Amino acid sequence: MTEPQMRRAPSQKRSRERVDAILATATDMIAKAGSDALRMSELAQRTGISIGSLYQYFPDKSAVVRALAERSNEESRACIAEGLAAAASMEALAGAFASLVDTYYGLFLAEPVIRDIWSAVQADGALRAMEVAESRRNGALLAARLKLLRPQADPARIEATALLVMHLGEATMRLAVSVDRTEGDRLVEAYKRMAIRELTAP
Amino acid sequence: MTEPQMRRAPSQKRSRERVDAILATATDMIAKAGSDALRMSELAQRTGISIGSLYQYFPDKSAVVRALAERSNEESRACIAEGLAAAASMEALAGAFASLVDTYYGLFLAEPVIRDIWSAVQADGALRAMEVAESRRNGALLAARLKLLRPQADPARIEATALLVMHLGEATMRLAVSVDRTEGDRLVEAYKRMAIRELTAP
DNA sequence: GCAAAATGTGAGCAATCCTCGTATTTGTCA
DNA sequence: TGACAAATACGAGGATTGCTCACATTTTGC
Repeated sequence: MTEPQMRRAPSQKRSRERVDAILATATDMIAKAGSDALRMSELAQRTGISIGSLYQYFPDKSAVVRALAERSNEESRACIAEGLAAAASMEALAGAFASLVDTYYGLFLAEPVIRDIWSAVQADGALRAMEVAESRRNGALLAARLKLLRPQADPARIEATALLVMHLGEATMRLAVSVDRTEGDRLVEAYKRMAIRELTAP
Repeated sequence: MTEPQMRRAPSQKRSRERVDAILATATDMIAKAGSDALRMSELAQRTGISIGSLYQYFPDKSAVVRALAERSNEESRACIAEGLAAAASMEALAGAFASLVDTYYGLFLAEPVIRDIWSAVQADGALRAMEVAESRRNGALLAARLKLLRPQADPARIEATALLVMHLGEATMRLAVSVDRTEGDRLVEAYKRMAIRELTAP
């Protein structure tokens, strides 16, 4: 799942370690020098394998970036699912949402490499659709809760709202961590207000 | 202004035509084959000039993409400034904002190349900051109006809200044109509701 | 009409992704 | 264990593409 594009199915254990090592090196390179600094030859060298071996684990550079992004997405998604699971009322949902936003913002601040991974995704034409797909998955989690809490509302409208709120959440995070901390905090607060008002509106 | 990175200041007229021709070809290439399909050699050939001449007008590929984006941004900005200029009350501002969003959405639908130009900007590490810079400029236009209408509100908070609303507007447009029309319309409606509520909130 | 400055040209350099023929390791069976 | 086969590792080099630079051509100023 995390590495869906492997060239062959290898003798599990060692190759799994190899893949982990490759992704760790890649994360490191991106964290230290930005999303444009990922060179396949350097990635191989720093991981301690040859370029040929690297291409046995990942069919191309996009696959490396995709694996990084999917790992990160899976974490966030699990976090979102868990955070929303308990919300049994509109007020609880608003609270859960607010604290999810805070958590995610904290994560972005603590590990700016997440933003760089997203940059790498957007820099790759073959991967740009990932962002919408991920917003859609997260939106579906939120929409499921909303439908429970508002059984008579228009489902299509709920879905659109949930998708938008999740997508704009990502956009807000990326904006917030690219400005200074004070302003970033204000942006996140404004986003929370907007999103929660829309979610709890009649 | 539109081509701020020219190699030398040339004998105005012909070079201006040349630059226009280059940008027209570039727009065409991006519109037809996506933001990753811009090849400097092909751009030169299709414009009818040599690769060397192309590099006399633009120092590198980023400069071409930047010129495209700046043209597009200048148009939008003028449109936004004009749309907001007349708003002398909170209600009028809300109305002006709503119709600006509709206009911009219509523009995106009619000319999808705008989205591809933004993709090209994001694909280029040297240009990614343009997006925030543009949101900031547009946010400043909106903030100026809001400050007039709410003299006693916290200016920093107004600025953050305006920046966020403009930035999320861009994000919404790009999302909306990448899904089917019905859903896109719903997304834009939801964005308008959210933004206007936040702008007109106490 | 000529020299000098400005502009045009395209072969080729450099960086980078990725392939493919070969070498090495691992697994299996007598 | 030894020998053979299958899986894995290797890295030189092919292919693409951004960009340079030495030279050719055109324009300008007198």
